[in-house]
Amino acid sequence: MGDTTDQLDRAFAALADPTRRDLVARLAIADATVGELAEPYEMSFQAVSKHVKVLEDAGLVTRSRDAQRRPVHLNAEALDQMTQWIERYRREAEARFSRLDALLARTAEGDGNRPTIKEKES
Amino acid sequence: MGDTTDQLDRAFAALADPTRRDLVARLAIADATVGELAEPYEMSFQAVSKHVKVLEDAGLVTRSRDAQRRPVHLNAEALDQMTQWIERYRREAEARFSRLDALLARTAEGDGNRPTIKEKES
DNA sequence: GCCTTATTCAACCAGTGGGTTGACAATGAT
DNA sequence: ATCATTGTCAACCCACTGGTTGAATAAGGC
Repeated sequence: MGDTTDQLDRAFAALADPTRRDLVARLAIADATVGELAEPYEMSFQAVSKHVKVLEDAGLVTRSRDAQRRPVHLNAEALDQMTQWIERYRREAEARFSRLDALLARTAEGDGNRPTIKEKES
Repeated sequence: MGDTTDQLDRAFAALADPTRRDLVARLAIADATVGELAEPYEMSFQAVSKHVKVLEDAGLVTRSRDAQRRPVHLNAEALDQMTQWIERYRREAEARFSRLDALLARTAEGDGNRPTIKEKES
């Protein structure tokens, strides 16, 4: 359990940084080396290297070796796991709201107070 | 622009904490007060209050007032914005992989080296 | 072997984050 | 008015993070 938790911790934390989100956005288009990734930013090359490491530790990217280069590759599966988590609760919440809306609509219509309502809430 | 960025920063950072993800999971089922939310955890009441504030600043929850209580309500829209962001790039990446897979499959089939291939990569 | 390219590691600094405890504020009940 | 309930604010501690610079490693080119 701690395993999955840690992974989600790291994944969400990784995407909490705008630079790293930008890296992900660019890696969605094409794999790239750290050097290529670092080029557009003001910050030092090493800083970007660190950012990439954070993404890697979060499982969001993987790396292979090609001579001196270590091309960075986006891991779509990790992104999928994140949406899985979010969507589960979003759907739960929305389902609940819809039910509530329906309830309120029925009550407001004036033909309310039917005893069919048994959504215990306390 | 900084606006949306900040919001995503905060939202992802908020969900990077396991306690806060648990809060979200519970709020998906039902609204709750800070007191109710704090009850199951070992940590102090104030710590949970802080966590809720982080979720609120991230736009993930909203709060109303009911006498002394300030019930916390999950904001499904904020969750949706997060999935929007993630899914955009996941889809881009996956589309690219599919294209690449198809390319490799064609090449491997032996009827390869058709000049239709012009995915310049260098 | 020596030089270049690409990348990481190590040490450091300032800022932030999660936790604590203790005091304060807001609202309702008596 | 006083008390109880519910929650926030403030100050503090320690760990972690994002950034820096400088040195080290890894792999190829000559």
